[in-house]
Order: sequence, then structure tokens, then C-alpha cells
Amino acid sequence: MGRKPCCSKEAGLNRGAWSSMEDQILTEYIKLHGEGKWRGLPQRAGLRRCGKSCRLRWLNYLRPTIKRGNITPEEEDLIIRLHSLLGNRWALIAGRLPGRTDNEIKNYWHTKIAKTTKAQQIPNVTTNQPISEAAQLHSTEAIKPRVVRTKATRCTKAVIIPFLAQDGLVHNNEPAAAVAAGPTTSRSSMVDHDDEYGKTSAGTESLLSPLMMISEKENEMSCSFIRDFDFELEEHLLSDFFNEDLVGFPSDFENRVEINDASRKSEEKLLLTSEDELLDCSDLQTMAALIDSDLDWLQVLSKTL
DNA sequence: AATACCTGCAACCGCGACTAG
DNA sequence: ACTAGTCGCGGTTGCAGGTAT
Repeated sequence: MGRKPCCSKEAGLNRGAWSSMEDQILTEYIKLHGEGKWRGLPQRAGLRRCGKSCRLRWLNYLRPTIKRGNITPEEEDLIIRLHSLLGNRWALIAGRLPGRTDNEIKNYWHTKIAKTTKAQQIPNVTTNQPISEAAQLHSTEAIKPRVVRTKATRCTKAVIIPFLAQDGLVHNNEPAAAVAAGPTTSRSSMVDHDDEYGKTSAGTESLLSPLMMISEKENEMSCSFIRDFDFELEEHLLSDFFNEDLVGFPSDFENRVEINDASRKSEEKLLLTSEDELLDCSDLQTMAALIDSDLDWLQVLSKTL
């Protein structure tokens, strides 16, 4: 596959730090015309930069949704835990941290977390240690992360899952928004939804934003979910979880999976299906059980939206 | 005050994935 | 099925500012 040489090597193009004027031009252009078409953007906008450079500058610095300021201890803890699960998949990790960019997280990891914990041993991720302690216990050298590699399975069709209220009745007019969220790819749904769900911060907020509006209690639930996640779950299942925005999933869902084992089959028909290939039966069963296990978080979400 | 070293961050580079023709 | 163009990601580099000597 013939690939053109990097455009940054073209003669006459500016390189290095961006000037405020360049920032302004780029920002104004994107405000008017939107993101995308990076290759031709510099020419159209009148910038002497390569498209790649423009994209990077916008995504990592100029976007209005970017959160400034230091990484909070909560964010740090989340980064650590996600890294132990996903490895150096910074874009995916950034997808769980609204307003943070993959570059920022990557830099943070290299400069703070990895460095300060080099000599430490493998932490017990499943314990409820205080955040700072958990951070100190992490070591990039020592950790052999149980990295989850997501599969690029495209899902172009979604089934609305009827809302199940606490009374146990199904309410078709109250869909569980997080699950019924239109066409998606399981590879990185939070990234790929940009077009369907509006502009995001590095594609990080498309589905996450609504979820971030839920109460602090629910956010806490999501932390617990990650903290208590059982790494022995099947890899592809875990992968699917991180590619969907199941924030707020109950922390003890694994136990509930077993409890609700008997009710799995009845829910199978409600699950997401792929146009290209159906999920295999075990996936369906497991997912059905998970959804069946506790719908409180969906309730909260549904009411929020 | 001058210099060397360290740190954090922005930017660059190259590759693989994706898509359209 | 194949090719070419484009995009996105992860690794790496370079530099500015801070700190130590």
C-alpha cells in the first residue's frame, strides 16, 4: 500500500510550536466548518501546517471541551485501573475520562505514575485501597497487565431494550438509552460515535456525557464497578464492556450473573445484534444475565436523559 | 549568577486500520 | 480483490521552564 510521505516534510510548512494566530485561524475554521477532512484543511483554512498537525493541535489543545488543570486523584485511580486492564491504549482510556486527551493521559502516565511507582510490586487491583496508595503500588515494569484487546466488530443495528422498572414490569416507552444507542462499532464506540452523537472531546463524550450528568452516587458506582471487576471474565466480554458505556453498572454484578443465570434465555431476544454477524450464544447469555442482573443504574440513566 | 540537570508537555513520526473507487 | 487516500493511535522527540549545584 503506497503511502505518501508525511505531509510535515513538505517544503514551506510551519513546524513546531503553534502561534496564537495559527490557533485562532484553526479554531475559527473548525467552528465554521467542523472537524474532519484534515488533509485539505490547512489549505482551506490558510494555514501553513500539515493536516496531521492541525488535527493534533485541535484534538489535544484547542477543543473547547478539553478539561484544563491537574489530573485529580480520582482520575489518576481510573487511569491506573484502566491501564491495568487495557494496557497502553491511551485513546480508549481517555474515552473514560471526559475532557482528557489520550496524549495528556499518556504523558501523565509516563511522567507521574510509571515513574513514581517503578520499584513497586504488582498491586491488588481488586482491593479497595485508597487511590493514592493504589497509585503508588503500580509499576509499569512489574505489572503484566491483563490487557484486553478489543475486537473490531461492527454493529450497525440496535434493539431498544424495554425499560424494566423496579416493579419488574417492562416499559417500552422508556428505553435504556445507554444500550439502545444507535449504530456503533464495538472496537471503540466512544470514539466512533462522533458523527451520530455530536462532536466530542477526542470522541470521548458522545455517550459518556449523558452518563456524566448522573449523580455523584452513580459515578461512584462506576468506580466500584471498575474496582471490583473480575478479571477472570472472558476477554471478549470485558472488551465489550469497555466499548460500551456501562457506567454505573453495579459493582457486584458478577455475583448477580450467577444468581440470574436461570433468567438468561428470556432476555436474549432483547440484546444488541450485529448486522454482519450475530454474537455467539455465550455472549448473548452472559450479556442478558448482566442486563437482567440489576437495572437500577439504567433507571437512573433513563430518568436523567 | 551561571551552568547542568530534570520535568512536563506539546508536537512529530510512522504504522496500521479504515474507506472509497 | 486490490489500490490509494485518509485518519487515528501509540511511541518518541524536542523544548521550555523549573530546580539543584
